[in-house]
Amino acid sequence: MRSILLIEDDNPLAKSISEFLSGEGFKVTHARGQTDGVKLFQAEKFDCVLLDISLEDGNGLAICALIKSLGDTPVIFLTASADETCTVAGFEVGADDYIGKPFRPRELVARIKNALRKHSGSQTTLKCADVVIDTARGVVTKNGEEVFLSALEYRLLILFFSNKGILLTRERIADELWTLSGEFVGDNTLNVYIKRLRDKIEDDAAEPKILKTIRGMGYKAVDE
Amino acid sequence: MRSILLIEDDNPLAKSISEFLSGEGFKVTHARGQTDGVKLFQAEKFDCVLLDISLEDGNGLAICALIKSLGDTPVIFLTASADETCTVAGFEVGADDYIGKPFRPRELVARIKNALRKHSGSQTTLKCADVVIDTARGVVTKNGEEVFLSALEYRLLILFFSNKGILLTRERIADELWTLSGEFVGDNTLNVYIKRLRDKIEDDAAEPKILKTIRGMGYKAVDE
DNA sequence: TTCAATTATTACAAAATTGTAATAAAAAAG
DNA sequence: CTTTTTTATTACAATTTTGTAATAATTGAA
Repeated sequence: MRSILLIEDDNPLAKSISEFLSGEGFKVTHARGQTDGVKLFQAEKFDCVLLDISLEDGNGLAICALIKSLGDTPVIFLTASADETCTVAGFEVGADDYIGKPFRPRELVARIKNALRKHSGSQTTLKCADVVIDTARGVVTKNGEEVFLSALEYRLLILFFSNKGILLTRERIADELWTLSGEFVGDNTLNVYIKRLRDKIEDDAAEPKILKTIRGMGYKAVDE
Repeated sequence: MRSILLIEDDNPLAKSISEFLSGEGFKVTHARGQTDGVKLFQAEKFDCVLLDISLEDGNGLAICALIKSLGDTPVIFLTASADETCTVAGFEVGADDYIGKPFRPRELVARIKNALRKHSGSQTTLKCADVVIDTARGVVTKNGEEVFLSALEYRLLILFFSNKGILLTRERIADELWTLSGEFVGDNTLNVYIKRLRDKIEDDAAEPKILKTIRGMGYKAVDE
């Protein structure tokens, strides 16, 4: 369940938002003001923050800037005034979206889901067949089971997966992995690395379904 | 210069948007309808698409779905109707934002910049002081110079940098690096890893500026 | 089919990583 | 100031990674 921190000093409004979002399957925590909101934010991890831009006890913009400096939690501003300068200022402190009151509940949900999608799926994983690289953690899994790769194997796999379907010449790969770091390695070192990667990520290394050989050219990661 | 594809069949409106955005430093290409828009989109790479949701010769939603299926170009819907169902439908086909006419030029620019920021800077690097992790390549640099980390050291650093400013307890770290993978390691193994990381990324490991010890609790990465 | 070129595999030392134990140093408590 | 607790450092063996060489297998061309 996705958790939302609602920072809003208009209690009746906060109550109605809370109720509606709870009904939509979100876990809502309500903070009545700036102090309260910052405290709650630092105590717990939230998936999204709904923030009233004009709080009585302080500036919503400042809270947003603080939240953004601490991490990458999406922030959506709520505001009574449809004042344009607010919108612009909001985006400047890193807000993800902005919705003017009165807003329609379904639009609010749509915007929240949109923000969540952007952040969760912010391309921290690279996938190819049943192999997934979680670049945010530096972990590789095959069918959900962790595969332990060495530092260089990991980099090689990233190179392939971030160029899925694209042919990578031997030269390009060698450049990316070795020559750019000032090293020079033998000619068939890459062959060996491919073999080692295949041993770890292919169902059957003898018949690779992921790391394909393009004879005379190089290799290519394919997803099918 | 950022290029924008504007798909809008209301010519006077399109002209005014084009002029305004050009003045803001964007390169605007105007398509008068669906057919034209799709053709232009496939012929050239755009940084962002502004799309009228209700085109005379077809459905804006369908174009958006098509664009999203072809890649990851941000799409912002323009619409005359402030109709809520449109907003929801727009997000469902993967739109990045939605702005109802009449819109204020500055708000339009703010929303475009927001969308561009989200897509380009999709957080592939983690930074702390002069140390940068490029998670898209799996490479760590200090002052631009590459630092070679082992697989576990890399993961540990990612853990710290993606929780910058947040205290990580010894237990939390050990869980993330070892126990979750089913391993159990000795009690002071973490001390040793911290030392090794500091040796590699700190100016002076004896006086750490990045990986701070929080006695009795754990460690914390700080940026200052 | 035969041959040459390319890629795959195996095996092996040198080097690096990994976890642990022992010891030292530093900080908090008494 | 001493003692205790916590963290840092060093040193060490087992394991893994890394690059290379030698050999085998495969492919495409002649």
